Amino acid sequence: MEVNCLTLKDLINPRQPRLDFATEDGENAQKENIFVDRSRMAPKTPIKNEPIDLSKQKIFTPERNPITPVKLVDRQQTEPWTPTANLKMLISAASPDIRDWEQKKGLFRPIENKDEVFTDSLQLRVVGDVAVEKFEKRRPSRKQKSLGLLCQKFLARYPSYPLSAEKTTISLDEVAVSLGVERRRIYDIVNVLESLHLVSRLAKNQYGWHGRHSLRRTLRNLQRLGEEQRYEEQMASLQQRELDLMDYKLGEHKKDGCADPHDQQLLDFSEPDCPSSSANRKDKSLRIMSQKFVMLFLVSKTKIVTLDVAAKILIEGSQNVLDHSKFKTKVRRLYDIANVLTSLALIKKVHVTEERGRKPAFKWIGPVDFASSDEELVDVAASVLPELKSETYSKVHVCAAQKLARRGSFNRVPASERSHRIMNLGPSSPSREEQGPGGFLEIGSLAALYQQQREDKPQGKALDGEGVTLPSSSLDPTAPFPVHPVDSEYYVNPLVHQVFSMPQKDLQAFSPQNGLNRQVGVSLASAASDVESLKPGLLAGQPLLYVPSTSLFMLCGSLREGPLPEPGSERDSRGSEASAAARWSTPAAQKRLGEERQLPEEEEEEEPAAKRQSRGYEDGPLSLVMPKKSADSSDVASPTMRGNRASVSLEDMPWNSHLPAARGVWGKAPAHGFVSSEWGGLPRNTETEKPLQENEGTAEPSLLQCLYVQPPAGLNGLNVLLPGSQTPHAMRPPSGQLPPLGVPCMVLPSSTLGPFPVLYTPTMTGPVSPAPGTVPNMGPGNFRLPGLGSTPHLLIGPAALVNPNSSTLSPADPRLQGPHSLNQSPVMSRPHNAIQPTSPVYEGHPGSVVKLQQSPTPGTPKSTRHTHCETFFKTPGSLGDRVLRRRESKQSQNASSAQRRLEIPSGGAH
DNA sequence: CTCTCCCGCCACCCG
DNA sequence: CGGGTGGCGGGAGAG
Repeated sequence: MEVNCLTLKDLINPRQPRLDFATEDGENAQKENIFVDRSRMAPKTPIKNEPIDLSKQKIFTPERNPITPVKLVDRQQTEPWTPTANLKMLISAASPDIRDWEQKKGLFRPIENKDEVFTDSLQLRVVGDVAVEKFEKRRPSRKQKSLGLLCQKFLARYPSYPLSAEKTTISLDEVAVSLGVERRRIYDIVNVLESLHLVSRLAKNQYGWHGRHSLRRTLRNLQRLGEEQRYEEQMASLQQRELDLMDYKLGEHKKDGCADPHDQQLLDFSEPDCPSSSANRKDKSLRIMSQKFVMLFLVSKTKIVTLDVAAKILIEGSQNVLDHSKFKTKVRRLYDIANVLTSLALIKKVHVTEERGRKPAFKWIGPVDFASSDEELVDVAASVLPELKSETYSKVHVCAAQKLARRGSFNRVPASERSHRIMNLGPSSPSREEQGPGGFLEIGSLAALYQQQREDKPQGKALDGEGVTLPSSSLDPTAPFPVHPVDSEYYVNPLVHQVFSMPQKDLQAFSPQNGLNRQVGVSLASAASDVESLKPGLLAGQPLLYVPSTSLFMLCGSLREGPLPEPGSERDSRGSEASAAARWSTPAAQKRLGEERQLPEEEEEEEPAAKRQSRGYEDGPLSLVMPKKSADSSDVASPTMRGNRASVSLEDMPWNSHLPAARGVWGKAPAHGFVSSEWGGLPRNTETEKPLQENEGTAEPSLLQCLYVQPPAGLNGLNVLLPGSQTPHAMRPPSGQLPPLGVPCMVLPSSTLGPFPVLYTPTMTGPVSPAPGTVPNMGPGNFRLPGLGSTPHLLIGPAALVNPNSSTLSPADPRLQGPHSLNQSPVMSRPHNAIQPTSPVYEGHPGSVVKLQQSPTPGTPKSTRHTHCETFFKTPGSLGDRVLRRRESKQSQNASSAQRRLEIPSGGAH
């Protein structure tokens, strides 16, 4: 077998049997428009799906060797792949073109490859099944290539709420290279993002990243435009019509017909936002379509828009004729847009059931009702809940929802769905949804938030991200974009996760069951699934540093199997849930949430940088950053970190949604209000912790990994540390068990931290890696906050820890410091609640009051970033995200030292 | 089957 | 005019 395989391979790469990769890649890249550094490429290697000689790979990427190079080799070569694979090989052998094509694919599938190959290797699993799994993995599944996933990765690279001061520019080429895709794909993403003013075009291949600061504002504008356009009416009419028809069964014919006369009106639409004229360009269609699509949601009472209706409206807008082919094309575009919006956690996929079957639809889960009062929000939310949970909505529901939700409730989506959509995790089985006890909370919290926000708005306005933040007109594409966040530097790499890649199974396992609360669990799971990135984090156990500018979420879960009931179902939780969540006392929590929200968030409305994230349901971005330190300073980041270095940003991830819940939880939890906005993550952590505790009894010890994170601005002062898993072993995720997830977390209220630096000492140090399945035993890390008394924090400990010391203040490690400092500092000063203000870093908003003041600490955001970045790169291959790997990483890997971001130099190579 | 939506050709237009 | 953009729709994976 092997021999044959090899032969085939050879055939495939006839040019030069093994070593060619680089070259070919380069070629391919060119075709693709991607720039590839050949030299770099080589190292990265495994990219291709196709079986490659491991030996080669090894050569190229020694780093990985440790991981499990051998296996890979074996697998690839040895494994038969599958018939299909073999067939492909044969075919390719026969046709050079095909061959090339295949190779390209491989090259460009960083993601895929990453996951698969790396993961596998990293994981080290040795399961017998592996072959099968591998096989599957290897295959580039479509999902892996999906625009949504790509978008997440894209988003992960930038902070959701960049600091105002900084500017982040996006080089399409660079991004394309780093993400391993053709530039064409990036256009799709960017165009949609541009429609929401998350980015704006600066120049030829350059886009400026604005982040979500102005998102709300933009949405508000779109909503207004939509109202002006009468989209609501159109939608209603179409929907109703269809519904009615459906009911009566009459409808079928009608479907086609459609459009109301007014539709045309809509059409004109010159870009709503389009500020600048930008618009005029013809092209903007995708942009315009995206805006219109969003408008449909915003004006919709139900917040659910079926694709057919959307397509009809959009088509009409532009054209009166409904041509089937056009319709079809439109739908395709809508899917493209929807993928991006889903990645932004603004919508989620749902289905509206019809008699015939279901209709694909999307539900808005982003911020809603900017203007309306909120009174009813809660009620609405409650009413909506049920729906939220389900992916499928019946007409009835829709109708009911309409009533209920006039304002648009926040629909929280179970992360699960998204996630799996993206990630593939699983089927969207309902089960996931269950996650939710949190659901209830979340909703409640959301509602609360919402109300508060409203109330707050005034103040918030000040902060109001939108207004404030983006002075530049958010709308105006040309407007200068605001800040840039540290994050950017950090770049989260989604990739990172690669390392960790956990099996979905694992993730799933934890999620609900583990006791994480759903939120946590979900988030993790979803995140993981979604992003991959998460997985890594979790898996790795390596310590991560989270520095989200915005958000951080982390997750931690200890999941072990601990059965935590609660997590399991959100719904349950609602009630009471014993679950941890319950502990949090949901209700109370909710209140807290509200409070929390009030605090900071409100102001911002939009997103104060950090805050928002947490809150944001949708918005909340998470970013995980791996500390670069890992490499260098182990202190801070434990060694483990290194591996993980990858930072991931979760923020955008769909699962963000979790955040809200989390927040709520947190808020309660900490008395203060930890909850920093951003902190959705924290909350999670917290939650996590609890679960852990429960599970283990002692929470502390249990944790495995961790991340740390600092809340950016001190949000609320929560700081969370998750022990990364300490160990280097980290990489390996336990294969099956999820345990990997268990993450110990420490959460420190910022207040507690206050001025003190936090020191974390891992007791454990030895990171022993927790057994995969098991909970880690790590001792609990010790976290000390000097000065603090006991804080409520948790500690967790496992190993990896980052030493706070260093991090804390010590300048010594810049890297460390940076982050830490960030974290801490903010914390210190702020009153817990008060804080909202984000840490300096986060804040970014110009306007916002909050901004961080604190930053005194050494770590400047930038510095931090860098650090992170470095880390990120440095990461040994462990994590390497695929992506990174692909290109950048290659570079980076080498030097652990050198890495820097992606520069993907063009030519570096050679 | 239907739903999704990847992929990349190729036109358009900017610089 | 080259190259950046991105419309567009074939075709295929996934369910």
